[in-house]
Amino acid sequence: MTTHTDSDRQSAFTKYLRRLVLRSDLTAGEQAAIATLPGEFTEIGPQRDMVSPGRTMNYACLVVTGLAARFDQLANGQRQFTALHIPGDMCDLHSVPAPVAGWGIQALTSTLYLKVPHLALRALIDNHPALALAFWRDTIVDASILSKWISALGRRSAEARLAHLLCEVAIRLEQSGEGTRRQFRLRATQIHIADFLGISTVHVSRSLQSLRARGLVEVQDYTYLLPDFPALAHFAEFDPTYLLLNEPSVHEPT
Amino acid sequence: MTTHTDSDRQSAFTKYLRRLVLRSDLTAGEQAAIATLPGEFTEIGPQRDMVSPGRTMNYACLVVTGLAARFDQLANGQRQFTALHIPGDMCDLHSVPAPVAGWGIQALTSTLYLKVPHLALRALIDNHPALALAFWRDTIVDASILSKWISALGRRSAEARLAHLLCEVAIRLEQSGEGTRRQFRLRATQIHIADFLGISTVHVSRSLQSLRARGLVEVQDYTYLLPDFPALAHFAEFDPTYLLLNEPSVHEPT
DNA sequence: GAACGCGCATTACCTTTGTTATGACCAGGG
DNA sequence: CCCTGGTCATAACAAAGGTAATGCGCGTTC
Repeated sequence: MTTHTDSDRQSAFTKYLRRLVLRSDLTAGEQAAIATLPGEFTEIGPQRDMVSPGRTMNYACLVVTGLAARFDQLANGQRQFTALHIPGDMCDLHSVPAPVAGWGIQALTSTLYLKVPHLALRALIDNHPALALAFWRDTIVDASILSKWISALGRRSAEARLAHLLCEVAIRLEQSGEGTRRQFRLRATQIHIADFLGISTVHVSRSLQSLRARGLVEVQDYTYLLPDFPALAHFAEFDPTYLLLNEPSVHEPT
Repeated sequence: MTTHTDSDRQSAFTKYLRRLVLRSDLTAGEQAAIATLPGEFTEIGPQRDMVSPGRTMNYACLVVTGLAARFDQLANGQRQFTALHIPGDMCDLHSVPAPVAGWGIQALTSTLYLKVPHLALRALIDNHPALALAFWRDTIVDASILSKWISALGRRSAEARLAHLLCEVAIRLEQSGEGTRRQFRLRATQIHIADFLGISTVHVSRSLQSLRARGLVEVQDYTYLLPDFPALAHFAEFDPTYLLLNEPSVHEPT
Protein backbone atom coordinates (compact mmCIF):
# COMPACT_ATOMS: atom_id res chain seq x y z
CA MET A 1 0.00 0.00 0.00
CA THR A 2 1.52 3.26 -1.12
CA THR A 3 0.94 6.40 0.87
CA HIS A 4 0.03 9.55 -0.95
CA THR A 5 1.26 13.03 -0.17
CA ASP A 6 -0.26 16.44 -0.70
CA SER A 7 1.96 16.86 -3.72
CA ASP A 8 0.53 13.68 -5.27
CA ARG A 9 -2.91 15.13 -4.78
CA GLN A 10 -1.91 18.43 -6.29
CA SER A 11 -0.45 16.76 -9.36
CA ALA A 12 -3.66 14.77 -9.76
CA PHE A 13 -5.70 17.97 -9.81
CA THR A 14 -3.23 19.48 -12.24
CA LYS A 15 -4.09 16.64 -14.61
CA TYR A 16 -7.76 17.56 -14.35
CA LEU A 17 -6.88 21.19 -14.80
CA ARG A 18 -5.16 20.34 -18.08
CA ARG A 19 -8.46 18.92 -19.26
CA LEU A 20 -10.43 21.98 -18.15
CA VAL A 21 -8.16 24.57 -19.73
CA LEU A 22 -8.43 22.78 -23.06
CA ARG A 23 -11.95 24.21 -23.18
CA SER A 24 -12.06 27.17 -20.79
CA ASP A 25 -9.79 30.12 -20.05
CA LEU A 26 -9.09 30.24 -16.33
CA THR A 27 -7.22 32.85 -14.30
CA ALA A 28 -4.21 31.90 -12.20
CA GLY A 29 -6.34 32.26 -9.07
CA GLU A 30 -8.99 29.91 -10.39
CA GLN A 31 -6.39 27.39 -11.42
CA ALA A 32 -4.73 27.53 -8.01
CA ALA A 33 -8.08 27.01 -6.31
CA ILE A 34 -8.57 23.79 -8.24
CA ALA A 35 -5.04 22.56 -7.66
CA THR A 36 -5.51 22.84 -3.90
CA LEU A 37 -8.82 21.03 -3.68
CA PRO A 38 -9.06 18.33 -1.00
CA GLY A 39 -9.62 14.68 -1.86
CA GLU A 40 -9.09 11.22 -0.47
CA PHE A 41 -6.92 8.81 -2.47
CA THR A 42 -8.61 5.44 -3.04
CA GLU A 43 -7.39 2.36 -4.86
CA ILE A 44 -9.69 -0.29 -6.30
CA GLY A 45 -9.17 -3.58 -8.13
CA PRO A 46 -10.33 -4.43 -11.65
CA GLN A 47 -14.03 -5.17 -12.23
CA ARG A 48 -14.95 -3.61 -8.89
CA ASP A 49 -17.54 -0.85 -8.73
CA MET A 50 -16.35 2.59 -7.65
CA VAL A 51 -19.95 3.75 -7.52
CA SER A 52 -22.90 1.39 -7.38
CA PRO A 53 -26.11 2.40 -9.14
CA GLY A 54 -28.69 4.25 -7.06
CA ARG A 55 -26.36 5.63 -4.41
CA THR A 56 -26.56 9.20 -3.19
CA MET A 57 -23.16 10.76 -3.68
CA ASN A 58 -21.40 13.34 -1.56
CA TYR A 59 -18.18 13.30 -3.53
CA ALA A 60 -17.06 13.13 -7.16
CA CYS A 61 -14.42 10.74 -8.51
CA LEU A 62 -11.28 12.00 -10.23
CA VAL A 63 -9.40 9.21 -12.01
CA VAL A 64 -5.65 9.48 -11.33
CA THR A 65 -4.33 6.27 -12.88
CA GLY A 66 -6.16 3.35 -14.45
CA LEU A 67 -9.38 3.20 -16.41
CA ALA A 68 -13.03 3.45 -15.43
CA ALA A 69 -16.42 3.21 -17.11
CA ARG A 70 -19.80 4.69 -16.31
CA PHE A 71 -22.55 2.15 -16.85
CA ASP A 72 -26.24 1.52 -16.80
CA GLN A 73 -27.45 -1.86 -15.65
CA LEU A 74 -30.45 -3.82 -16.90
CA ALA A 75 -32.74 -5.99 -14.82
CA ASN A 76 -30.98 -9.13 -16.08
CA GLY A 77 -27.62 -7.78 -14.87
CA GLN A 78 -26.32 -6.93 -18.33
CA ARG A 79 -24.31 -3.73 -18.43
CA GLN A 80 -24.06 -1.03 -21.04
CA PHE A 81 -21.15 1.36 -20.64
CA THR A 82 -22.09 4.96 -21.29
CA ALA A 83 -18.75 6.66 -20.77
CA LEU A 84 -15.08 5.85 -20.63
CA HIS A 85 -12.91 7.69 -18.14
CA ILE A 86 -9.17 8.06 -18.53
CA PRO A 87 -6.74 9.62 -16.04
CA GLY A 88 -7.55 13.29 -15.51
CA ASP A 89 -11.31 12.80 -15.97
CA MET A 90 -13.78 13.73 -13.27
CA CYS A 91 -16.16 10.78 -13.72
CA ASP A 92 -19.25 12.16 -12.14
CA LEU A 93 -18.95 15.88 -11.88
CA HIS A 94 -22.65 15.95 -12.66
CA SER A 95 -23.26 14.45 -9.23
CA VAL A 96 -22.59 17.90 -7.74
CA PRO A 97 -25.89 19.35 -8.94
CA ALA A 98 -27.58 15.90 -9.16
CA PRO A 99 -26.30 13.67 -6.36
CA VAL A 100 -28.61 10.68 -6.78
CA ALA A 101 -26.68 8.34 -9.04
CA GLY A 102 -28.74 6.81 -11.80
CA TRP A 103 -25.49 5.32 -13.04
CA GLY A 104 -22.69 3.17 -11.69
CA ILE A 105 -18.95 3.44 -12.20
CA GLN A 106 -16.77 0.41 -12.67
CA ALA A 107 -12.98 0.17 -12.61
CA LEU A 108 -11.75 -1.68 -15.70
CA THR A 109 -8.23 -2.08 -14.35
CA SER A 110 -6.65 -1.40 -10.99
CA THR A 111 -7.56 2.22 -10.60
CA LEU A 112 -6.39 4.98 -8.32
CA TYR A 113 -8.83 7.82 -7.86
CA LEU A 114 -9.59 10.77 -5.65
CA LYS A 115 -12.84 11.23 -3.79
CA VAL A 116 -13.46 14.95 -4.08
CA PRO A 117 -16.10 16.20 -1.61
CA HIS A 118 -19.10 17.95 -3.13
CA LEU A 119 -18.88 20.51 -0.36
CA ALA A 120 -15.46 21.61 -1.57
CA LEU A 121 -16.61 21.78 -5.19
CA ARG A 122 -19.67 23.81 -4.25
CA ALA A 123 -17.55 26.21 -2.21
CA LEU A 124 -15.26 26.57 -5.20
CA ILE A 125 -18.16 27.54 -7.43
CA ASP A 126 -19.44 30.07 -4.90
CA ASN A 127 -16.05 31.74 -4.64
CA HIS A 128 -15.21 31.59 -8.35
CA PRO A 129 -18.30 32.02 -10.51
CA ALA A 130 -16.25 31.49 -13.67
CA LEU A 131 -15.61 27.94 -12.55
CA ALA A 132 -19.34 27.21 -12.65
CA LEU A 133 -19.14 27.92 -16.37
CA ALA A 134 -16.05 25.74 -16.74
CA PHE A 135 -17.72 22.85 -14.92
CA TRP A 136 -20.86 23.30 -16.94
CA ARG A 137 -18.80 23.19 -20.12
CA ASP A 138 -17.04 20.07 -18.87
CA THR A 139 -20.43 18.41 -18.42
CA ILE A 140 -21.31 19.43 -21.95
CA VAL A 141 -18.24 17.69 -23.35
CA ASP A 142 -19.52 14.61 -21.63
CA ALA A 143 -23.01 15.07 -23.07
CA SER A 144 -21.60 15.70 -26.52
CA ILE A 145 -19.80 12.38 -26.41
CA LEU A 146 -22.99 10.65 -25.23
CA SER A 147 -24.84 12.21 -28.11
CA LYS A 148 -22.31 11.04 -30.67
CA TRP A 149 -22.39 7.62 -29.15
CA ILE A 150 -26.16 7.43 -29.61
CA SER A 151 -25.88 8.00 -33.31
CA ALA A 152 -23.15 5.37 -33.52
CA LEU A 153 -25.26 2.82 -31.65
CA GLY A 154 -28.38 3.64 -33.61
CA ARG A 155 -27.05 3.84 -37.11
CA ARG A 156 -23.58 2.36 -37.52
CA SER A 157 -22.40 -1.23 -37.88
CA ALA A 158 -20.50 -2.88 -35.05
CA GLU A 159 -17.28 -2.61 -37.03
CA ALA A 160 -17.74 1.12 -37.62
CA ARG A 161 -18.56 1.64 -33.94
CA LEU A 162 -15.40 -0.12 -32.88
CA ALA A 163 -13.38 2.01 -35.28
CA HIS A 164 -15.04 5.14 -33.92
CA LEU A 165 -14.31 4.16 -30.33
CA LEU A 166 -10.67 3.60 -31.16
CA CYS A 167 -10.41 6.99 -32.86
CA GLU A 168 -11.97 8.73 -29.89
CA VAL A 169 -9.72 6.97 -27.41
CA ALA A 170 -6.66 7.72 -29.55
CA ILE A 171 -7.39 11.45 -29.56
CA ARG A 172 -8.36 11.63 -25.90
CA LEU A 173 -5.29 9.75 -24.74
CA GLU A 174 -3.11 11.92 -26.96
CA GLN A 175 -4.66 15.05 -25.48
CA SER A 176 -4.02 13.88 -21.96
CA GLY A 177 -0.45 12.94 -22.81
CA GLU A 178 -0.85 9.18 -22.40
CA GLY A 179 0.12 8.18 -25.91
CA THR A 180 -0.29 9.27 -29.51
CA ARG A 181 -3.14 8.83 -31.93
CA ARG A 182 -0.93 6.34 -33.74
CA GLN A 183 -0.08 4.19 -30.76
CA PHE A 184 -1.56 3.91 -27.29
CA ARG A 185 -2.35 1.44 -24.58
CA LEU A 186 -5.97 0.67 -23.67
CA ARG A 187 -6.22 -1.93 -20.94
CA ALA A 188 -9.80 -2.95 -21.62
CA THR A 189 -10.78 -6.54 -22.35
CA GLN A 190 -13.06 -7.54 -25.20
CA ILE A 191 -15.80 -8.01 -22.60
CA HIS A 192 -15.41 -4.33 -21.71
CA ILE A 193 -15.42 -3.32 -25.36
CA ALA A 194 -18.58 -5.35 -25.90
CA ASP A 195 -20.21 -3.42 -23.07
CA PHE A 196 -19.27 -0.18 -24.80
CA LEU A 197 -20.37 -1.15 -28.28
CA GLY A 198 -23.59 -2.84 -27.19
CA ILE A 199 -22.65 -6.13 -28.86
CA SER A 200 -21.55 -9.62 -27.79
CA THR A 201 -17.93 -10.52 -27.10
CA VAL A 202 -17.99 -12.88 -30.05
CA HIS A 203 -18.90 -10.01 -32.29
CA VAL A 204 -16.15 -7.82 -30.83
CA SER A 205 -13.69 -10.48 -31.86
CA ARG A 206 -15.23 -10.69 -35.34
CA SER A 207 -15.20 -6.92 -35.80
CA LEU A 208 -11.64 -6.58 -34.61
CA GLN A 209 -10.52 -9.30 -37.01
CA SER A 210 -12.22 -7.41 -39.75
CA LEU A 211 -10.45 -4.14 -38.91
CA ARG A 212 -7.17 -6.06 -38.76
CA ALA A 213 -7.84 -7.54 -42.17
CA ARG A 214 -8.38 -4.05 -43.54
CA GLY A 215 -4.99 -3.09 -42.15
CA LEU A 216 -6.50 -0.35 -40.02
CA VAL A 217 -5.71 -1.70 -36.56
CA GLU A 218 -3.04 -3.84 -34.94
CA VAL A 219 -3.21 -4.93 -31.32
CA GLN A 220 -0.71 -6.64 -29.09
CA ASP A 221 -1.00 -6.95 -25.35
CA TYR A 222 -3.57 -4.12 -25.12
CA THR A 223 -1.34 -1.82 -27.12
CA TYR A 224 -3.11 -0.51 -30.18
CA LEU A 225 -1.32 0.57 -33.31
CA LEU A 226 -3.28 2.58 -35.86
CA PRO A 227 -0.97 2.57 -38.88
CA ASP A 228 -3.17 5.01 -40.81
CA PHE A 229 -5.23 7.12 -38.45
CA PRO A 230 -6.84 9.28 -41.17
CA ALA A 231 -7.99 6.14 -43.00
CA LEU A 232 -9.49 4.72 -39.83
CA ALA A 233 -11.15 8.05 -39.05
CA HIS A 234 -12.60 8.12 -42.55
CA PHE A 235 -13.89 4.58 -42.21
CA ALA A 236 -15.49 5.46 -38.87
CA GLU A 237 -16.80 8.83 -40.07
CA PHE A 238 -14.95 10.19 -37.06
CA ASP A 239 -14.93 13.97 -36.76
CA PRO A 240 -13.32 15.16 -33.50
CA THR A 241 -15.40 18.35 -33.37
CA TYR A 242 -17.71 16.75 -30.83
CA LEU A 243 -14.86 16.56 -28.32
CA LEU A 244 -14.94 20.38 -28.24
CA LEU A 245 -11.18 20.75 -28.35
CA ASN A 246 -11.10 23.80 -30.62
CA GLU A 247 -7.53 22.93 -31.41
CA PRO A 248 -6.83 23.10 -35.12
CA SER A 249 -3.96 20.64 -34.59
CA VAL A 250 -6.43 17.93 -33.78
CA HIS A 251 -8.04 18.15 -37.18
CA GLU A 252 -4.83 17.76 -39.12
CA PRO A 253 -3.82 14.29 -40.21
CA THR A 254 -0.66 12.99 -38.56
CA MET B 1 -49.13 35.10 -39.77
CA THR B 2 -49.94 35.74 -36.14
CA THR B 3 -48.23 38.55 -34.31
CA HIS B 4 -46.84 37.88 -30.90
CA THR B 5 -46.94 40.21 -27.95
CA ASP B 6 -44.69 40.65 -24.94
CA SER B 7 -47.21 38.72 -22.90
CA ASP B 8 -46.96 35.76 -25.30
CA ARG B 9 -43.23 35.82 -24.80
CA GLN B 10 -43.56 36.02 -21.06
CA SER B 11 -45.91 33.04 -20.96
CA ALA B 12 -43.48 31.06 -23.11
CA PHE B 13 -40.70 31.70 -20.61
CA THR B 14 -43.05 30.77 -17.78
CA LYS B 15 -43.39 27.37 -19.42
CA TYR B 16 -39.64 26.97 -19.36
CA LEU B 17 -39.58 28.17 -15.79
CA ARG B 18 -41.99 25.41 -14.84
CA ARG B 19 -39.45 22.94 -16.16
CA LEU B 20 -36.57 24.56 -14.26
CA VAL B 21 -38.31 24.75 -10.90
CA LEU B 22 -39.10 21.05 -11.09
CA ARG B 23 -35.41 20.55 -10.37
CA SER B 24 -34.08 23.77 -8.81
CA ASP B 25 -35.32 26.14 -6.12
CA LEU B 26 -35.31 29.67 -7.51
CA THR B 27 -36.03 32.97 -5.76
CA ALA B 28 -38.78 35.27 -6.98
CA GLY B 29 -36.12 37.59 -8.39
CA GLU B 30 -34.46 34.85 -10.34
CA GLN B 31 -37.81 33.67 -11.68
CA ALA B 32 -38.74 37.18 -12.75
CA ALA B 33 -35.41 37.59 -14.52
CA ILE B 34 -36.15 34.52 -16.63
CA ALA B 35 -39.72 35.53 -17.35
CA THR B 36 -38.56 38.84 -18.81
CA LEU B 37 -35.85 37.44 -21.09
CA PRO B 38 -35.89 38.71 -24.66
CA GLY B 39 -36.51 36.42 -27.61
CA GLU B 40 -37.68 36.47 -31.20
CA PHE B 41 -40.72 34.38 -32.09
CA THR B 42 -40.13 32.14 -35.10
CA GLU B 43 -42.42 29.69 -36.85
CA ILE B 44 -41.22 26.80 -38.97
CA GLY B 45 -42.91 24.06 -40.99
CA PRO B 46 -42.65 20.31 -40.45
CA GLN B 47 -39.43 18.52 -41.48
CA ARG B 48 -37.56 21.83 -41.69
CA ASP B 49 -34.35 22.32 -39.78
CA MET B 50 -34.37 24.90 -37.00
CA VAL B 51 -30.62 24.49 -36.63
CA SER B 52 -28.42 22.92 -39.28
CA PRO B 53 -25.41 20.90 -38.20
CA GLY B 54 -22.12 22.75 -37.87
CA ARG B 55 -23.50 26.25 -37.41
CA THR B 56 -22.13 28.62 -34.82
CA MET B 57 -25.03 29.70 -32.65
CA ASN B 58 -25.64 33.03 -30.97
CA TYR B 59 -29.04 32.13 -29.59
CA ALA B 60 -30.76 29.16 -27.99
CA CYS B 61 -34.15 27.76 -29.05
CA LEU B 62 -37.08 27.56 -26.67
CA VAL B 63 -39.92 25.43 -28.03
CA VAL B 64 -43.28 27.15 -27.46
CA THR B 65 -45.65 24.90 -29.41
CA GLY B 66 -44.99 21.90 -31.63
CA LEU B 67 -42.31 19.25 -31.46
CA ALA B 68 -38.61 19.22 -32.29
CA ALA B 69 -35.75 16.74 -32.37
CA ARG B 70 -32.02 17.12 -31.97
CA PHE B 71 -30.20 14.93 -34.48
CA ASP B 72 -26.85 13.76 -35.68
CA GLN B 73 -26.42 13.17 -39.38
CA LEU B 74 -24.31 10.52 -41.10
CA ALA B 75 -22.38 10.92 -44.32
CA ASN B 76 -25.11 9.07 -46.24
CA GLY B 77 -27.71 11.55 -44.99
CA GLN B 78 -29.32 9.16 -42.51
CA ARG B 79 -30.37 10.83 -39.28
CA GLN B 80 -30.34 9.61 -35.74
CA PHE B 81 -32.37 11.65 -33.29
CA THR B 82 -30.63 12.19 -29.99
CA ALA B 83 -33.25 14.19 -28.13
CA LEU B 84 -36.94 14.99 -28.27
CA HIS B 85 -38.07 18.48 -27.35
CA ILE B 86 -41.57 19.27 -26.20
CA PRO B 87 -43.03 22.72 -25.48
CA GLY B 88 -41.17 24.37 -22.60
CA ASP B 89 -37.83 22.77 -23.48
CA MET B 90 -34.75 24.84 -24.26
CA CYS B 91 -33.38 22.69 -27.08
CA ASP B 92 -29.81 23.79 -27.08
CA LEU B 93 -29.06 25.51 -23.83
CA HIS B 94 -25.66 23.87 -24.07
CA SER B 95 -24.89 26.16 -26.98
CA VAL B 96 -24.34 28.96 -24.46
CA PRO B 97 -21.03 27.56 -23.24
CA ALA B 98 -20.39 25.61 -26.48
CA PRO B 99 -21.72 27.59 -29.43
CA VAL B 100 -20.41 25.46 -32.30
CA ALA B 101 -23.26 23.10 -33.06
CA GLY B 102 -22.21 19.52 -33.58
CA TRP B 103 -25.88 18.72 -33.81
CA GLY B 104 -28.89 19.84 -35.82
CA ILE B 105 -32.44 20.50 -34.72
CA GLN B 106 -35.41 19.51 -36.82
CA ALA B 107 -39.05 20.50 -36.41
CA LEU B 108 -41.26 17.40 -36.50
CA THR B 109 -44.48 19.37 -36.84
CA SER B 110 -45.20 23.03 -37.41
CA THR B 111 -43.30 24.51 -34.52
CA LEU B 112 -43.27 27.89 -32.86
CA TYR B 113 -40.12 28.72 -30.98
CA LEU B 114 -38.23 31.61 -29.45
CA LYS B 115 -34.69 32.54 -30.41
CA VAL B 116 -33.16 33.55 -27.09
CA PRO B 117 -29.89 35.49 -27.50
CA HIS B 118 -26.84 33.99 -25.81
CA LEU B 119 -25.90 37.50 -24.70
CA ALA B 120 -29.05 37.76 -22.63
CA LEU B 121 -28.53 34.32 -21.11
CA ARG B 122 -24.93 35.08 -20.24
CA ALA B 123 -25.93 38.36 -18.63
CA LEU B 124 -28.53 36.47 -16.63
CA ILE B 125 -25.90 34.09 -15.29
CA ASP B 126 -23.58 36.94 -14.37
CA ASN B 127 -26.29 38.72 -12.42
CA HIS B 128 -27.78 35.62 -10.81
CA PRO B 129 -25.09 33.02 -10.03
CA ALA B 130 -27.74 30.58 -8.77
CA LEU B 131 -29.10 30.40 -12.30
CA ALA B 132 -25.79 29.03 -13.54
CA LEU B 133 -26.42 26.06 -11.27
CA ALA B 134 -29.99 25.72 -12.51
CA PHE B 135 -28.88 25.80 -16.15
CA TRP B 136 -26.11 23.34 -15.40
CA ARG B 137 -28.65 21.04 -13.78
CA ASP B 138 -30.94 21.43 -16.79
CA THR B 139 -28.09 20.28 -19.02
CA ILE B 140 -27.60 17.30 -16.74
CA VAL B 141 -31.21 16.23 -17.16
CA ASP B 142 -30.53 16.24 -20.86
CA ALA B 143 -27.36 14.19 -20.41
CA SER B 144 -29.11 11.76 -18.13
CA ILE B 145 -31.70 11.09 -20.81
CA LEU B 146 -28.94 10.62 -23.39
CA SER B 147 -27.26 8.17 -21.10
CA LYS B 148 -30.42 6.14 -20.59
CA TRP B 149 -30.98 6.16 -24.29
CA ILE B 150 -27.54 4.67 -24.91
CA SER B 151 -28.30 1.68 -22.76
CA ALA B 152 -31.63 1.23 -24.51
CA LEU B 153 -30.00 1.36 -27.94
CA GLY B 154 -27.16 -0.90 -26.93
CA ARG B 155 -28.97 -3.56 -25.00
CA ARG B 156 -32.74 -3.56 -25.54
CA SER B 157 -34.86 -4.94 -28.38
CA ALA B 158 -36.61 -2.55 -30.71
CA GLU B 159 -39.93 -3.34 -29.07
CA ALA B 160 -38.60 -2.56 -25.59
CA ARG B 161 -37.04 0.67 -26.86
CA LEU B 162 -40.34 1.78 -28.34
CA ALA B 163 -42.08 0.99 -25.06
CA HIS B 164 -39.44 2.96 -23.17
CA LEU B 165 -39.77 5.95 -25.44
CA LEU B 166 -43.53 5.99 -24.97
CA CYS B 167 -43.15 5.82 -21.18
CA GLU B 168 -40.71 8.72 -21.20
CA VAL B 169 -42.88 10.84 -23.43
CA ALA B 170 -45.94 10.05 -21.32
CA ILE B 171 -44.24 11.26 -18.15
CA ARG B 172 -42.65 14.30 -19.72
CA LEU B 173 -45.86 15.45 -21.36
CA GLU B 174 -47.75 14.89 -18.12
CA GLN B 175 -45.18 16.99 -16.25
CA SER B 176 -45.49 19.83 -18.70
CA GLY B 177 -49.28 19.68 -18.55
CA GLU B 178 -49.82 18.49 -22.13
CA GLY B 179 -51.63 15.26 -21.32
CA THR B 180 -51.56 12.38 -18.87
CA ARG B 181 -49.37 9.32 -18.72
CA ARG B 182 -52.46 7.37 -19.77
CA GLN B 183 -53.34 9.40 -22.81
CA PHE B 184 -51.41 11.97 -24.80
CA ARG B 185 -50.86 13.23 -28.31
CA LEU B 186 -47.49 12.76 -29.99
CA ARG B 187 -47.46 14.13 -33.50
CA ALA B 188 -44.47 12.17 -34.74
CA THR B 189 -44.63 9.90 -37.78
CA GLN B 190 -43.21 6.39 -37.82
CA ILE B 191 -40.30 7.78 -39.82
CA HIS B 192 -39.52 10.06 -36.87
CA ILE B 193 -39.88 7.22 -34.41
CA ALA B 194 -37.52 5.12 -36.52
CA ASP B 195 -34.97 7.94 -36.31
CA PHE B 196 -35.30 7.88 -32.53
CA LEU B 197 -35.11 4.14 -32.08
CA GLY B 198 -32.34 3.61 -34.61
CA ILE B 199 -34.38 1.13 -36.64
CA SER B 200 -36.16 1.05 -39.99
CA THR B 201 -39.70 2.30 -40.46
CA VAL B 202 -40.81 -1.21 -41.30
CA HIS B 203 -39.57 -2.37 -37.95
CA VAL B 204 -41.34 0.49 -36.17
CA SER B 205 -44.56 -0.78 -37.66
CA ARG B 206 -43.77 -4.35 -36.61
CA SER B 207 -42.85 -3.33 -33.06
CA LEU B 208 -45.92 -1.19 -32.65
CA GLN B 209 -48.14 -4.05 -33.85
CA SER B 210 -46.47 -6.22 -31.28
CA LEU B 211 -47.14 -3.76 -28.43
CA ARG B 212 -50.73 -3.45 -29.63
CA ALA B 213 -51.08 -7.24 -29.60
CA ARG B 214 -49.88 -7.26 -26.00
CA GLY B 215 -52.59 -4.77 -25.16
CA LEU B 216 -50.05 -2.24 -23.93
CA VAL B 217 -50.58 0.52 -26.47
CA GLU B 218 -53.40 1.85 -28.60
CA VAL B 219 -52.91 4.61 -31.17
CA GLN B 220 -55.34 6.59 -33.21
CA ASP B 221 -54.50 9.69 -35.18
CA TYR B 222 -51.27 10.29 -33.20
CA THR B 223 -53.13 10.00 -29.91
CA TYR B 224 -51.62 7.30 -27.74
CA LEU B 225 -53.58 5.43 -25.11
CA LEU B 226 -51.61 3.42 -22.57
CA PRO B 227 -54.33 1.35 -20.88
CA ASP B 228 -51.91 -0.01 -18.26
CA PHE B 229 -48.98 2.32 -17.77
CA PRO B 230 -47.34 0.30 -14.97
CA ALA B 231 -47.41 -2.82 -17.14
CA LEU B 232 -45.83 -0.94 -20.03
CA ALA B 233 -43.23 0.55 -17.70
CA HIS B 234 -42.44 -2.90 -16.38
CA PHE B 235 -42.11 -4.29 -19.89
CA ALA B 236 -39.78 -1.42 -20.83
CA GLU B 237 -37.84 -1.56 -17.55
CA PHE B 238 -38.72 2.11 -17.31
CA ASP B 239 -37.67 3.83 -14.08
CA PRO B 240 -38.32 7.60 -14.17
CA THR B 241 -35.49 8.36 -11.76
CA TYR B 242 -33.26 9.39 -14.66
CA LEU B 243 -35.58 12.31 -15.44
CA LEU B 244 -34.47 13.81 -12.10
CA LEU B 245 -37.95 14.85 -11.08
CA ASN B 246 -37.65 14.03 -7.37
CA GLU B 247 -41.41 13.99 -7.20
CA PRO B 248 -42.70 10.96 -5.34
CA SER B 249 -45.94 11.27 -7.29
CA VAL B 250 -44.17 10.28 -10.47
CA HIS B 251 -43.20 6.93 -9.06
CA GLU B 252 -46.70 5.98 -8.04
CA PRO B 253 -48.79 3.95 -10.44
CA THR B 254 -51.84 5.77 -11.74
C1' DG C 1 4.21 -28.98 -12.55
C1' DA C 2 -0.74 -29.83 -12.50
C1' DA C 3 -4.94 -27.62 -12.02
C1' DC C 4 -7.33 -23.61 -12.66
C1' DG C 5 -9.20 -19.34 -14.37
C1' DC C 6 -9.17 -15.81 -17.75
C1' DG C 7 -9.01 -13.71 -22.26
C1' DC C 8 -9.33 -14.55 -27.01
C1' DA C 9 -10.46 -16.97 -31.42
C1' DT C 10 -13.52 -19.70 -34.04
C1' DT C 11 -17.45 -22.57 -35.59
C1' DA C 12 -22.39 -23.78 -36.26
C1' DC C 13 -26.73 -22.42 -35.80
C1' DC C 14 -30.52 -19.23 -34.68
C1' DT C 15 -32.97 -14.57 -34.01
C1' DT C 16 -33.54 -9.90 -34.89
C1' DT C 17 -33.64 -6.44 -37.93
C1' DG C 18 -32.89 -4.32 -42.68
C1' DT C 19 -34.32 -4.05 -47.69
C1' DT C 20 -37.33 -3.91 -51.30
C1' DA C 21 -41.65 -3.97 -52.95
C1' DT C 22 -46.60 -3.64 -52.94
C1' DG C 23 -51.21 -2.12 -51.71
C1' DA C 24 -54.61 0.48 -48.80
C1' DC C 25 -56.06 4.73 -47.05
C1' DC C 26 -56.54 9.60 -46.83
C1' DA C 27 -55.93 14.63 -47.53
C1' DG C 28 -55.08 18.42 -50.67
C1' DG C 29 -54.84 20.55 -55.26
C1' DG C 30 -55.84 21.19 -59.96
C1' DC D 1 -63.38 14.27 -59.47
C1' DC D 2 -59.27 12.33 -60.21
C1' DC D 3 -54.31 12.60 -59.35
C1' DT D 4 -50.62 12.93 -56.29
C1' DG D 5 -47.94 12.48 -52.23
C1' DG D 6 -47.57 11.10 -47.61
C1' DT D 7 -48.37 7.54 -44.01
C1' DC D 8 -48.94 3.00 -42.61
C1' DA D 9 -49.31 -2.17 -43.07
C1' DT D 10 -47.53 -6.37 -44.81
C1' DA D 11 -44.84 -9.94 -47.21
C1' DA D 12 -40.54 -12.25 -48.95
C1' DC D 13 -35.96 -12.36 -48.66
C1' DA D 14 -31.18 -10.91 -47.08
C1' DA D 15 -27.85 -9.37 -43.77
C1' DA D 16 -26.16 -8.36 -39.20
C1' DG D 17 -25.51 -9.89 -34.97
C1' DG D 18 -26.55 -13.20 -30.84
C1' DT D 19 -25.91 -17.85 -28.47
C1' DA D 20 -23.67 -21.89 -27.15
C1' DA D 21 -19.87 -24.51 -27.28
C1' DT D 22 -14.95 -25.72 -27.95
C1' DG D 23 -10.01 -25.13 -27.99
C1' DC D 24 -5.79 -22.63 -27.18
C1' DG D 25 -2.33 -19.99 -24.66
C1' DC D 26 -0.84 -17.97 -20.62
C1' DG D 27 -0.13 -16.61 -15.97
C1' DT D 28 -1.32 -17.97 -10.91
C1' DT D 29 -1.62 -20.81 -7.27
C1' DC D 30 -0.94 -24.63 -4.47
